[in-house]
Amino acid sequence: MARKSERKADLIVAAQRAIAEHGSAVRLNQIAEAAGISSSAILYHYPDIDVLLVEANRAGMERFYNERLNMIASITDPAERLALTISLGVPRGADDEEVRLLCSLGGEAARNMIYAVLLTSLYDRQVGMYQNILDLGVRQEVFTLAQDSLTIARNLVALEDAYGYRIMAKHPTLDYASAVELILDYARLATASALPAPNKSGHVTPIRSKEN
Amino acid sequence: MARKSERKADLIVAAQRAIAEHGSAVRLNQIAEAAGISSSAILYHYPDIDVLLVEANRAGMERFYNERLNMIASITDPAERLALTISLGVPRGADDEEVRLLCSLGGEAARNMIYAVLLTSLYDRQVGMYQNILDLGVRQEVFTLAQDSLTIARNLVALEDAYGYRIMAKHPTLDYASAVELILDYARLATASALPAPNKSGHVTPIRSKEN
DNA sequence: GAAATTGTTGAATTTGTGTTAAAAAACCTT
DNA sequence: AAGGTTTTTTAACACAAATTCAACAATTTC
Repeated sequence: MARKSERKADLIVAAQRAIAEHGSAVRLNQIAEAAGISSSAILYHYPDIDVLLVEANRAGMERFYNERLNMIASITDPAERLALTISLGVPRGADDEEVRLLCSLGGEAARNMIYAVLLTSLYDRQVGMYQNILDLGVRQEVFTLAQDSLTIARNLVALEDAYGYRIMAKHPTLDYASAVELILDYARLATASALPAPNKSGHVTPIRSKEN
Repeated sequence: MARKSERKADLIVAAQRAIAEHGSAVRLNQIAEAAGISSSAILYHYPDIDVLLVEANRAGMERFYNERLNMIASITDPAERLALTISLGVPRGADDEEVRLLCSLGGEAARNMIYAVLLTSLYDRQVGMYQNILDLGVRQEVFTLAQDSLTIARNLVALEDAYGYRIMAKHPTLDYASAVELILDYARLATASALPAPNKSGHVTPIRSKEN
């Protein structure tokens, strides 16, 4: 019983790796190779490969979103939380598997309704996440919004997405640190708040480290 | 002599349509169908299909960039030029073939060096285009930049790109007009300038219409 | 307008991919 | 450990796509 769903989870991870490596037009054999089993074995668990691909992409999106939610949950200061959220929304490098998956999906969404819905939902949830942070900052009087929070939130997520693509394409001068700084610059302008600069590792200093 | 290159131009257009419809993993047969000839005939002109695909994508990018340059050339007012450039950088709908092509490419760039270079070059040229407009506006004292022009230009192109993807995915509330307005909102904030609002058609009013 | 060239087609071949079924292996269960 | 179930593999097959090539059609050249 549990074995079956464990195996399925393995296959989803393998499919994610395969999609990241070969694109959304990945072949069954390539997924099988990534999973280390024969293609027939995959077909045993997923008679329809499209189902596996959708689940793999959905799971990747879900993980990307939830990981960030968990990371920022412990940060109470709105400015710090905003900066951390931004720094977590940009891939560290072209080899970031999660963002690679999302970028593969972008083009597919123009053709495939399911992926369009999934990506749109992810975008909207990320917008909601930023709106929460912005509104929190307003209530605590650390942010003074130059635009309504929906506008700022939509633009922040859009910037994240776009710089993800730039980093995937290995832009020679626009690396992780510059991308985060570019988004932070917009956030500073829109919130009239001096957001903390990321440290060397690219992340803002977690609140806990203040105790040292 | 001329016939040969005319034919090749036809095939490039056909390939662009086929890529927009079927994605970057488009089949030779699908290109042949789009071109209305047999697959062997295509192979006669392009023994290596990858060469055709690269040329098709490159030509699509080139056209997208040059079209905008031509459209904005006649506008002398920096604010109008900036607004028009923004309105031309966002697809009118999910069926926009040029942007569809670019979106297909986004995911491919993570895997294929050639496409990474092409897309990066397009991005940088668009950034340069915006920087020219911004610097012009500063010299004419209609813009007061809140950030350096490279930062603003990079963010403007990034916003364009990202909203292109959203529109391709048929976001239910984020359509062409809202996307343009979102980008304009950032541009207004960054230039401290009240940029003209787009008219009903989504374009800003061309300067010539003032003579009416 | 005949010959040479250029361009296109359709059929044959090869290769890759997905699908299926029977047999083998791994794994429970009692 | 025997029997039954689940999972996996191997091999055969079907099908689609890429590639090649000989024949044919169109175009150019003289």
